[in-house]
Amino acid sequence: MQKMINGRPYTETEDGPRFKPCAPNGVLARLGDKWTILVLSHLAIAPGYRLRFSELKHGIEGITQRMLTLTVRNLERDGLLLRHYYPEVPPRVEYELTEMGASMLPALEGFTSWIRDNWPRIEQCRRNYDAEQ
Amino acid sequence: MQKMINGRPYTETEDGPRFKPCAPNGVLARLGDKWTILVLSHLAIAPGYRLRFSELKHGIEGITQRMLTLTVRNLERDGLLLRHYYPEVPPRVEYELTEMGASMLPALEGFTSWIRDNWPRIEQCRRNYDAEQ
DNA sequence: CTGTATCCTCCAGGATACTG
DNA sequence: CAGTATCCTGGAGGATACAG
Repeated sequence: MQKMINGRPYTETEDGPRFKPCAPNGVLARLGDKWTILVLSHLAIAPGYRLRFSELKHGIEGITQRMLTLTVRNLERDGLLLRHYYPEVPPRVEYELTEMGASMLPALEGFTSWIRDNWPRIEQCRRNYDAEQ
Repeated sequence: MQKMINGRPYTETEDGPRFKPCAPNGVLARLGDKWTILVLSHLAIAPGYRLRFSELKHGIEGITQRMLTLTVRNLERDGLLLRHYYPEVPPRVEYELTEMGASMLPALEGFTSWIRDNWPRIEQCRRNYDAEQ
């Protein structure tokens, strides 16, 4: 069995433990990018976990067509949402959270509550730190 | 009370809910950067939650002096770790997780277990998607 | 040993125009 | 409507040299 620390796999080396960068870093980096969480959040509260491209674009302030396209493509590639294309005129495209996609945000719940609890303190620490420089 | 969906604050607008980008995005972006989680992980398993600069640098493969310095500075600024400077020759600096810092990784546990459970499926989805292009 | 200071490269992400 | 195609800019992050 793979050795684990705080849910992170690692291997022992003569220089100590070496954490594997693969899964957690990659997923967190994706979630931490500028638009992914916003797209997931909007779909998570939509009826049927479904929204049209234009609804997403309209609902997310500041996102460009290009970035929305890239963001949903990545999520589709990861199997977190499905793309439904209706070849009408004008065309209609709906994005739908998969079961896996829908389960992701709730899995973050423990962490988001940690953030909620600690955010004021973090901000205070930043102010203190900046004031000393 | 602030309205919440999946732990994320938002406000209603005439275009639907508008999520606040503040806390979750910022913290996740920080965690998702290239080195932060590795630094936290190493400190989390160190005796006394403490390591010297050189121990961190040696323990994290590929990190440069510059990036390690920047990473620990950011964590110190957020109050997640403390910097202990010993003005000897040669100088010695130890970084120590604060209580808040130590509580962060365990708070991620629910999510890391989600990743563990779903990672194989995500990788499979990526292969399928790429094969179709 | 623990940092700065510089310089450089690459790419995420924005602006804009065009298309089926 | 839902995308591509281009071009552009800022900043993350690496390489290297130097300093206290």
